[in-house]
Amino acid sequence: MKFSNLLFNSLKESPKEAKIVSHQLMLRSSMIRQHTSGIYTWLPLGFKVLKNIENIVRYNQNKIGCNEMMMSTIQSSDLWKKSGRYSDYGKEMLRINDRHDNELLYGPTNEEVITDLFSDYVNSYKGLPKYLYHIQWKFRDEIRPRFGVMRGREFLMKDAYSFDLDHESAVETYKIFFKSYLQTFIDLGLQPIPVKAATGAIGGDLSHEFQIIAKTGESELAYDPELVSQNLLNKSYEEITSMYSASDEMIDKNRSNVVIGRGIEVGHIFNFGTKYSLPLECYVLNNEGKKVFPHMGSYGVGVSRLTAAIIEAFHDENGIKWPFNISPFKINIITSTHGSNNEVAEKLLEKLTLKYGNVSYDDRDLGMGRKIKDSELIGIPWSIIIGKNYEENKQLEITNRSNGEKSFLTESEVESFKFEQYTP
RNA sequence: CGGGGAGUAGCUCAGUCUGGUAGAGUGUCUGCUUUGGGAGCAGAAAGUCGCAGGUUCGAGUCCUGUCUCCCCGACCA
Repeated sequence: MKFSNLLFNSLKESPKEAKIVSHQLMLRSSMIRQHTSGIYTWLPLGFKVLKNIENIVRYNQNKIGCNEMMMSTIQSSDLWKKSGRYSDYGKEMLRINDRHDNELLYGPTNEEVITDLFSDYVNSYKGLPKYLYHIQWKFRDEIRPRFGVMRGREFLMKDAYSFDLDHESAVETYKIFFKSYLQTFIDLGLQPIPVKAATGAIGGDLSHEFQIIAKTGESELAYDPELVSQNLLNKSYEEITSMYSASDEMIDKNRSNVVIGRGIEVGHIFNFGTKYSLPLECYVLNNEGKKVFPHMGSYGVGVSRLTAAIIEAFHDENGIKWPFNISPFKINIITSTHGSNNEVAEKLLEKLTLKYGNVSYDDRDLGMGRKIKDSELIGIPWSIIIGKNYEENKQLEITNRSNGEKSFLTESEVESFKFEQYTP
């Protein structure tokens, strides 16, 4: 992608409404634009990031046998009346009446819809367990949206739902999702802290939040320092959950040897048994021909929130520092003197794009300083400057966004350079 | 919903107290210069001052109403 084709307009100053760094940087780098309170347009750069995160989440869900599907954003109120949540959910739920005066709502979550759907499609215990998910926009009419996409009203969420024959197997499923979530957040370059959670409006008896440590996080955290010093992927569910962690009002103030911090909740998993299968009459026949109500769980990841959380984790005074696999562009080619190196840049753009997918070339007629500043602001992992060093001795200057290290390579060396070996 | 603040150019803001032709910086556009860290000079375009009423010869400014946005608290991915 050439910058001349990109809808992009960097801001030197932060719009005044942005209070936290991720919101400021997302506005300054043309990732998002606010449409109205808590509702945003995702501009090309932001949308690329969102898709990249979504794909990492998707990959990990598919890996555990979860079926991707797509449920509607608008739902009918009748299922919610059956589950009892039409009244329980309160003003957070955006309610809409259609022209026939039927009561509709913009889905804040999908337990009702998926349970109803599942009961139509699976009638035998042989169809269990089943995992289903979608990545869809949700709407919750937050009392006070804030911090940009961190707490928007409209947000993109991956929500998965599991159906198991009994409590025991539902708990096994819960553990599978638990481990998969750790892997997902680690793949996103983050250090997740699983925290035992209150179950809130979703209900249930077993629930964990996945928190990312950040000064600007909305939750207060207290946790065993061992949780962040060890590779959680090598530990069992039991080992991990035996380590202390708690958030907000669940924190035991008398406990010592804990780290106190703040976190951003990027995932939340629930096991809630038959809370929805019973009222919605979702059942299968067991091996004795008797009705059994599946034990369910739901598993959410805040995809749009993750864009902000990752920026909170990876930035410096010059801008964002995207992890390689999340960055909107992996490499940014910059030319200095106008015109003279365009052909070299275009060829390189073509070759690197074939290899890495999203690569950009800043072909704007602007000074070098401005282009470098924009590259740093956007947070592109690598920049390749084709300038003085190229004209003098055919060297390309490769700069690492994270540590600022520069190397000078020939064109063929650049082609074999391991750009993917980058940490933010 | 309670408490606080703000709506004036794409962005950051001045002007409002004390009514009298709509301002600055930055960004944008044009030309020349420049070309390794948001560069310089000259010129230009750009706002029905959130909206609706009212007072007045005259309202960005005063009065009334209204909408929106932001911040602090209680809910949530």
